[in-house]
This record gives sequence, structure tokens and C-alpha cells, in this order.
Amino acid sequence: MRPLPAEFYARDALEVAYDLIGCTITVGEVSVKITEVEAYRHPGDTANHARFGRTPRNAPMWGPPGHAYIYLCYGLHRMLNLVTGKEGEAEAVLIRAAEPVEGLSLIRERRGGKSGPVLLTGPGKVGAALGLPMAWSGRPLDAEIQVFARSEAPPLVVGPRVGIDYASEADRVAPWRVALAGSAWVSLRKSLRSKEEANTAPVTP
DNA sequence: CACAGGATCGTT
DNA sequence: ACGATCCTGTGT
Repeated sequence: MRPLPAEFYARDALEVAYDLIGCTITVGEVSVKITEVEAYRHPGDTANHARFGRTPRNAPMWGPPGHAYIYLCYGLHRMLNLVTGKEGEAEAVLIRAAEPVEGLSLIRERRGGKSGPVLLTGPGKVGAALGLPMAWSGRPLDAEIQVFARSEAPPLVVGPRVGIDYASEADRVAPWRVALAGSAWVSLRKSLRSKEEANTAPVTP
């Protein structure tokens, strides 16, 4: 089995976000199924780390798709993003939650011996469970970090993104958080609706 | 060079 | 409700 090719990521971040739910991330002995993500788009997304332009930290987002963008949050949490879109655009999908597939004992060890959804329901928890070093930011997704395709498209729910109070009103309410419908391995159930319902609902100005 | 604050988490 | 914990981005 081969990791998803760069072409998979060379599309709008929201499209990739829909298609990443149910895919598998493998890092060494640990494999997890993606259950929740957020799309950060470009240009014009005031929640995006690249909203002020290119900086040393966000440089991987501006590069070619199919690479990792990892950043340190609150001085301790390592957050994994998958770079999407064309080179020269700064788009990425944040991995917010997952479900264990392989390496549960190592996941539990890295997460303080806990068990259940608390292991992987949150972007900082995913980074800890995968044991990501900051040095992997910018690495291609066919090396230390690999992502594999799902077998079939699962039911999705969508809602507003989390933790972006600094963004514009429109960007705060944009339904660019995507999760696996009915999964217990999702960080927040509140204000998530089915993708179909969201797509047919009146568009907010 | 100083400083404010963060795409969070776990405990109180 | 709050502290951890430190790097980043911005402004001077």
C-alpha cells in the first residue's frame, strides 16, 4: 500500500478536508483513522496562520502540497497540518481528532496511560499520540508521516472551526470543520450538522 | 528588542 | 475558570 500522492492534496483545502475523514495516518508503530479536521484556506481566510503573509513558521504552507506543517501551540502542543492547494498558496488541513488503529499501547503510553476517546480527541492530543517532533514540519507525507486512502466515503458532519476568535465574523462561522458522523472519537459534537443539511441551508452573509 | 497572545489541555 | 509554557509575529 502506497501513501496518498501529492495530487490528492493539490486541491482546495475544504475538498481535501472532506476526503481525509476516514483516511489513516501512520507514524512508525502507530496508525490512526482521521475523524475530525479543519480547513484553513487561502487567500482571504482571516483564521489562517498565513494571513499576514509568509513567515519562517508557516513557510511549509506556501510550498508544494502533500507536506506536513507542524507548529507549537501554547508552548507545548504540537499540531499537525497537511498542506493542500497549489504551491504559492498557503492552504492546509488541521488534524483535530482520530481513532486508534494500531499501536494502542504506545498511544496510551504517550498519553499518560489513559484510554478511550480522550486519547485522540483534540489536535494537541493527536500530535502527542503520534510523537511528532517539530523538526518534521515541512517534511513530505511519504516519509516519517504517511497518509493512506480510505476504502469508502463515510457520512460527514460539518460546523464552525474552533479557537479562532481573532478571525472575521464570516470566517468564524464558516462550516469548515469536518467530522465523521456518529463517531465517539470527535472532539466536539456541538454545532455540527450533516454536510447535506449545511450545503442546502441558507448562506450566511 | 520588548511584548502580547496563541488553530490547547488538564486540573480546580 | 485558570495556569502551563515558550515561541511567534508585530511594532518600535
